[in-house]
Amino acid sequence: MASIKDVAAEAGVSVATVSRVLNDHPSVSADARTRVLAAVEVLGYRRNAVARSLRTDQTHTLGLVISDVMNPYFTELARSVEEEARTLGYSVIIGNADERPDLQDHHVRNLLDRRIDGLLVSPTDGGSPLMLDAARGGTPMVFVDRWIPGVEVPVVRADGLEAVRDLVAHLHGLGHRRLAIIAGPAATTTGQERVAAFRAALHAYGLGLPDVYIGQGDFQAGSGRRVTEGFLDLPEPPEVVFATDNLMALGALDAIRARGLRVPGDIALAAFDDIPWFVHTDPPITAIAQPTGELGRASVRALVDRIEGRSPESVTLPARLVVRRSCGETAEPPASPEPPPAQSPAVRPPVRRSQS
Amino acid sequence: MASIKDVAAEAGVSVATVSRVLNDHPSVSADARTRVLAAVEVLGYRRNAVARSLRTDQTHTLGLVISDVMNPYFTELARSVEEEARTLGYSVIIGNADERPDLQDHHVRNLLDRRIDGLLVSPTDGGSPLMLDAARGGTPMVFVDRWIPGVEVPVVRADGLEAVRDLVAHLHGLGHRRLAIIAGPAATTTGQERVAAFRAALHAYGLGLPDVYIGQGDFQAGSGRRVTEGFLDLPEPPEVVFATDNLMALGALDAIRARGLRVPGDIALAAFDDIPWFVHTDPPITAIAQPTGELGRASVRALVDRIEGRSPESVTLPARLVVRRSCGETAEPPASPEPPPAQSPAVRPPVRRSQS
DNA sequence: CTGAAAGCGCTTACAG
DNA sequence: CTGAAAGCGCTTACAG
Repeated sequence: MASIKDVAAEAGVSVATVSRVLNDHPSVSADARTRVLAAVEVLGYRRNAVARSLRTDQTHTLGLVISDVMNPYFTELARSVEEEARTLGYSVIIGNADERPDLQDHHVRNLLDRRIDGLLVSPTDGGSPLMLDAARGGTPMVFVDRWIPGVEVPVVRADGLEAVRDLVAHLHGLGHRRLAIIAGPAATTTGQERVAAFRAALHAYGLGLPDVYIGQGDFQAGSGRRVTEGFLDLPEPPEVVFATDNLMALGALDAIRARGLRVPGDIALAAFDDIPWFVHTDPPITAIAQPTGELGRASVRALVDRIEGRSPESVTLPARLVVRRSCGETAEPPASPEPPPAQSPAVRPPVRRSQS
Repeated sequence: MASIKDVAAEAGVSVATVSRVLNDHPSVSADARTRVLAAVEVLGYRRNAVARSLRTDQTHTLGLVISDVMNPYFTELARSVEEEARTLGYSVIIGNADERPDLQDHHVRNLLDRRIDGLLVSPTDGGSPLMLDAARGGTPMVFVDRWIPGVEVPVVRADGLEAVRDLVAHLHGLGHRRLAIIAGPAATTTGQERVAAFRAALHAYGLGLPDVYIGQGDFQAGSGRRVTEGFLDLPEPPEVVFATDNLMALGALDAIRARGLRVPGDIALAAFDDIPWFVHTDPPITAIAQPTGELGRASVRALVDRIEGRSPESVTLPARLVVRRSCGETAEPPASPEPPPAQSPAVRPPVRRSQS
């Protein structure tokens, strides 16, 4: 592969001059410029980004470590991150932790070794030593969706408190009184928060959240299945299962279906995270929708701010309840026919900002 | 960030020695080794992969350019690619083309500039000049899923011919005679092949595939919706719609639902690509399943073979029909309750190999 | 077993 | 406007 030297030779100039035209440096004669450009063309020269990075000490690359790519929520997050990064002139390398702390560390290590300019992470756990080091050490970092308390890193996330309250109001209005939850890992902030929000909302209706109605999941389908089976085996099974992510809701649906039971007739189901498929499941699933695309974009903006020396802000966006039919029929007229869900441009909700 | 020089100083040896212990070179004294390791520990040294790549001319990185990450089929493909790459000691950088040739070129260019060791691509079109250059030029390359005819590059893909035949037999057995298809872009091999396979299978039953029953899609949900609306507006609408990917099937479902029609009562629906959600749609969707995980793994193996100087083979794996209820009820007893679909380990079908 | 030195492909003061 | 030269952080013959 042709190097800058070859181009210089071909154009009859020094490598410095070639470098200057490649970098749009102003002080280059028109003549030199055209000769260099011609040489580049002839040789099919492509600048070596590795060498350039070594010299300039920047890779124009962002690392994104997410907990599970197969989760449609994170897939969409990753997509919007890449999109925004691209418009700002960065590439992104995605590391999929698969909800495994060891894999998460593997990716953080790998990304750090590659000298990415900044790291976006949705932590799988409370923070390994490596992660903590990275956060305190120089690497610009921003948390998306989940975060690690006590670390001085901006956080971009959705607040589901109100939406969960709306959900519980909806369920209570439908006459449900025994509500159960499939929780995410306690080591994750979203795992804890969603249970806390649910408990608080129930409390407002004078309802409790007994331990047997809290199932420990891991944000993956299999755990949703297992937990739901446990619920169904209870002497007094819950009337509603609230899965705190979409994959566990899928698992719950599997378990319910395997027992030959019907949603919502035999048991109601709601989920955190809305995805296009929820419109078409049997029945369509009531879910709490996050402004996913906007979260991705905001987190990139915050990270690039940090990288380029501006001071980034934490951002909190509201989630909202989307009522469908999986919790029972409401007296109200069914919501007007849902607009085509897939690929619809993200609605941008009002943004609440808070200093990190 | 500490460099190799700092480590050398701290350990009281030369950088050459540090490099040797870092690379597990045999001729290093035990004493030097322990001193270096201690220094590494003290300084929190992390080897600079950028510098190393420049020197060794290898990045241990694979590029993967796929047509659409949001498509669950490609998400799973990407996941299995990363997994296999990791076990072989490579990282992967994913470029999402979003079915746009210009974006595809952007990513290929970016990946080439970063001097990835090899490129895995599922082309969005017939091949831009850049892509063709890359293929002919030195960069080790392998096509997955889709490929570009006439280019000397190994291909790893699934063959859906038999499965499509099975699908048509199934539909015919159910009494359907007017069958329509939502095609993918003609510039993609999968776009063409699936239509050809469908036409051939219909022919075997003495059925034709009139032009009005061929809708031009682009593998995205929106086009599935539009095409299906067109079908429904026909004086004689088809009895079956076969969407040649899962996203267009989602779109078709949207369109049918918006008209207040039912599947399969009013119109039957089948899809290429099986995904966990198809078990839970209303109704569950009959689909052709690809051995996605195995495709991802096989393509990485082929690419790494090529990179490391072995000669890779093209691989063709069979797809298979999964009958559910979206085309009508069969006389046969309903298939035994489907096993939990999500995360189930990939079944490894017999592999048919053919020389590239 | 060890170190001095060259070199990977760039960028960028510095001098002219 | 231009070029010679240093240097980014590594690896690796080469000599000892």
